[in-house]
This record gives sequence, structure tokens and C-alpha cells, in this order.
Amino acid sequence: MELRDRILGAAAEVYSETGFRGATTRRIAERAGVNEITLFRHFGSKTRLLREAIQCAGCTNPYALPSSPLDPRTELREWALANHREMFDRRSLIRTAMGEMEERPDIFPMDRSQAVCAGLDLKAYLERLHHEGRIGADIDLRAATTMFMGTLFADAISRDILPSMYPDPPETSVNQYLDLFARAIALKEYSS
Amino acid sequence: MELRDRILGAAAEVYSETGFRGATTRRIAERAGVNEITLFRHFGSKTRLLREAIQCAGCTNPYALPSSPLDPRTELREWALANHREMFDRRSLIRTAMGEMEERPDIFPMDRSQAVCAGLDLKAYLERLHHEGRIGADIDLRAATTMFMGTLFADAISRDILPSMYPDPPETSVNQYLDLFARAIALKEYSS
DNA sequence: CTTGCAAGCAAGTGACCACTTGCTTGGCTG
DNA sequence: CAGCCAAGCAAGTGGTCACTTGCTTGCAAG
Repeated sequence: MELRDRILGAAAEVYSETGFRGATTRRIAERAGVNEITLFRHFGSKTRLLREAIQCAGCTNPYALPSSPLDPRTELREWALANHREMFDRRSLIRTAMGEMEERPDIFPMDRSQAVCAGLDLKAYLERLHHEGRIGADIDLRAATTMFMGTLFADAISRDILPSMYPDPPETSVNQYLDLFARAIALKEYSS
Repeated sequence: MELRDRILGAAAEVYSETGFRGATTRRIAERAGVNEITLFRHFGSKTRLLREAIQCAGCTNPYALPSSPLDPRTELREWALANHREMFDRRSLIRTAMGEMEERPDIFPMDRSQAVCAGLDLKAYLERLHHEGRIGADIDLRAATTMFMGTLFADAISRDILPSMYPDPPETSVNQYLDLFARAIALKEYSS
């Protein structure tokens, strides 16, 4: 079954670089080191091949926040870094898929995308902190979640094409975002 | 000269919907209500037509923040709403262009894009506030700018394809972002 | 050794693509 | 009226696309 995975990997790569229309069966076959006909014998059509390749390349087992917060600052930093890295590594695929979202909504299952799942995870974690009284009482947790996820997302997918806006390495930037975010939600840390 | 603009508008529309490869000269001509040959007589080639159309559709005269801050909260809200609206209106073009950025970097002049210009405007404004002592002294202004722009940007280009993450109307969300942001930068407001 | 199957190769099909050529139409100016 | 020019129309060119057909090769199990 190694060959099938090689084809799927090549298809995801070529799609990320050139989009659906640019991902020709010739290019995918060449990238996979496989005869073009083999694609059709395995997947039936270009559409089915790309759908499977993208859904496969899009899924990920996310880094989860702990169910009982201990050290929020550290836990959030680890989590933010892991999620940022995950999105940054897939930035080409994400950008291409978002650009074609309106034309081909079925090809990328947005509702179970990493950004959405991570957002739900973060929101639940903030709710736990809020319940423990470690977040300002009048904070809108959904807006806070959306803001922090949006910041990480925009950084991950814009960093390489707007270097002037993102001069610092991801670790530095994420730390700065976290400082701002902690103040934004009035995070109370236990005395260190 | 009305015809030329109609063609450019149609080209930008079709490009936003289908990308470079999908924006065929036939489709553009049909959308513009014009014979296909007219495109070539006016612009020479599909590439030149699309380049001009996209650069034309991409440029905008941004809503500028005042050079001497009076009421930061209100000024920032107006500015954020205007910029969010501008990005939201162009969301299809932005998504498509970002998706093809790596393959065709010349077609969309990122360095003078609205997001970058608005970011510079915001940063200068925050520096003025900081200079007047109305922002916490130890705040990283660049990170704060990037965070707020990233939040607005992610909202504007994701809102329509992730409705579950953005249930509130833009005005509500922007207000919430602003509340969080004001706390994040420790904004001191004059007594109201 | 035979059967079967996965993969390769060669060639081709109809559709669409960007772009060209040659000719016609219609409105405006002198 | 004559001349000009922008635009339309019809047809075609060479190229690429997804996908098909018919045949061959090589390996592996019975």
C-alpha cells in the first residue's frame, strides 16, 4: 500500500502549489513517479483523487489543552506554538484551499478543520479558567477565542509572504501575542 | 472609456471566482458582454489583462487614523470597522490571490496591499498614543499592531466560510475585539 | 507451469484553451 | 459623401486537458 500513499502525497503537494485546475494528472503522476494511468485505476477520476488527498493531508491530531488548568501561561504557550507550527507547515494547502472554497466547497471539510477544532479546544479551556475565577468576569470568551485564533492563523499563513510584517521568529511573536492576550482577558496567574 | 473599465471589472470578478487558470478569456468576455477578441485588442494577452484588473481592483484609498488622537476608542472603532468592511468586500479576491501568491507573485502587489498600509497606519497611531503615555509602557507596539490586524483580517476572510465561528455581525465582533485590544495594550482613556 | 493481477506503455478521443487571421459592420469626423 | 477606426463575427491553429482502449511486462500464489 506504499504506492497509494505516495500518489496521495504527490497529489496534495501539487494541489498546494497549483490549485485544482493546475494539478493535472500528468503532473501528479510525474511527482509520484508513477504512470498516469495508475491514478485512474486507483482513484477513478482526478476529482476523487484530489478529494481524498486533500482530506488526508488536512486531518491532524491536534495538541490538546489540559482539562484542568495548572499553569495557564505555559500551557497556552505550548499549545499556541504547536498550533501555529501545524498551520504554518500546511500554509500552502490552507491558502490554496481557502482560495477555492467558494468554487469547490466539498473538497476541503472546513467544519472539522484544525483551526475550528483548536478554537473549540481553546474556548473550553478559557471557560474552565473563567469558572475558576482566573479570567476577568466581564470578558467575552468567544470573542477572546476568535481573536487569539485569528492572530495565530493570520500569522501562520501570512508570515512567509509578508516578511516585513513578521520580522520576528514564531516563538518570539507567539510569546508577545500571549502577553497581550493574557492582559486582554485579565488572566490572573497564581503567584510564581 | 467605459468599455475598458467594464472589461477590467469583469476580469477581476471572474478571477476572484475561479483563479488565474479558471479565468478564461471566454468567460471574461461573456461576463463583460464583449467579444473575446476585444480583450486581446485592448490588453494584448490574458496575463496583462488580469494583472491590470487585479491591481486596479486591489488598490483602495484607506480610511486613515487621525494624526493627533483625541478619542482613541471611537477613532479605533471607526477605523477598524472601515478596514474590516474593505477587506470583507474584497474577501474573494484576497483569498484567491493569496492562494496563488506562491505560483504568481507578480500578479498581486502584496507590499502595498491594504492590510500592510493599514498596519503601518495603526502602528504609527499607537506610537503617538504611547508617546502621550496613554498606552502601557512595556507594551510591544509591533506585536499589538500585528495582533489586531491579524484579528480583523482573519475575521474578514473567514467569516463567510466559517459561520459557526463568527455568529455575531461585524459591528458586534469589532466592538468586542476592541474591548479586548484596549485591555491588552492597557489603553488609558480620558475620563468620559 | 499456469493463472491472475498490478503496473507500465503507446496511441488516441473529444473538449477546451489562448491567440490569430480575414472580413464585415456601424458610427463619427472631415 | 469619403475615410477612419473601434468593435463584432467566423473560422482556424497548435497546444493541453481528462480519460479510454488495447496490449505488454513482471511478480506471486496455486
